[in-house]
Amino acid sequence: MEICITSLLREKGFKVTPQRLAIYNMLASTHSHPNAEMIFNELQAMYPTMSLATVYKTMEILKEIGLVKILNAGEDSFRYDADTSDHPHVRCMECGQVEDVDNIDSVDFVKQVAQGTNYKLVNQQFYFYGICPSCQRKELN
Amino acid sequence: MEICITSLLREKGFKVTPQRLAIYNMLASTHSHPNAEMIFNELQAMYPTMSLATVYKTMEILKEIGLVKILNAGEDSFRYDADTSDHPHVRCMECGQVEDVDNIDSVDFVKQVAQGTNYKLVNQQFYFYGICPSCQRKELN
DNA sequence: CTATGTGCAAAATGTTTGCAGACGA
DNA sequence: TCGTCTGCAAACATTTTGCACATAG
Repeated sequence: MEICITSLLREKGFKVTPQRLAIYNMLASTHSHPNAEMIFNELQAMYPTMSLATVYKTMEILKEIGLVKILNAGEDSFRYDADTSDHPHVRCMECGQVEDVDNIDSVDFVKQVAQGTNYKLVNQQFYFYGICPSCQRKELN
Repeated sequence: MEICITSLLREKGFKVTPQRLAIYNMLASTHSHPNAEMIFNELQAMYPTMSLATVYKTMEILKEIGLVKILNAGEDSFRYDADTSDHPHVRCMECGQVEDVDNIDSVDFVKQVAQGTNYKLVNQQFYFYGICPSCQRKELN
């Protein structure tokens, strides 16, 4: 995996820097879909000179080489996901956490949309909104 | 339709103002999914004192009373849609326009997701990305 | 050695807020 | 008349940019 990002960066003419590796590894090791600030805060301890600008610039590159997806779950900030497979996300309207929805087969749905439009489709994003199990329990009180 | 927004506003304890009617009517009469600034610019001619802040405040209210949906198509700004039915949107990655995808049956897909998660789902948004017919033609040159 | 990358601060962008005067009910 | 609304300007949050210095290759 580290090999993957290293060679991918080199291949596309980008330099391999400790910051880029750290940012990607942090993202790849979580399912929390952090935004730039969360990533920045997390890396502060290990990389005290890390800057938010570097996080943003790195994400742009990682998106370009296909290693991350940028999520837009109706919030003020973008979130990032190292899982680039096509899967829906669900956000809790109470606590704001964003989770993956796995094992969903969207082929038929996508095909239906492809036929219903004259666009040359290349990508899609599905967002669901609701209340997570934990917040449902809290609401009972 | 005008009756609808008027009575809905009153019902929920909001006042009916020319600005609110103008903003809603403008949005209801287009399929372009404008953002706040587009709406503001459009209304400038008729309402020279209209302010951006009023557009934002009004959208918040219209969302609350269920007359508009707020779209998040991976851009820097939010777009607004007076068609509150559950339908996917497709954005052209070339020219940036956002269109409705009509006559799509998402029931099975949504049901699948509902079963695959423990959330109490209340809403969803589907975004597709691609190249619109007009931009496809341009690319041939 | 050279071109690219980093980190800081400043700028840009989109949205929200506070408040004085205006206005709907 | 009274409470809400408008419109302006200022505040705010997120993201982008410019540039001097650092560093990967």
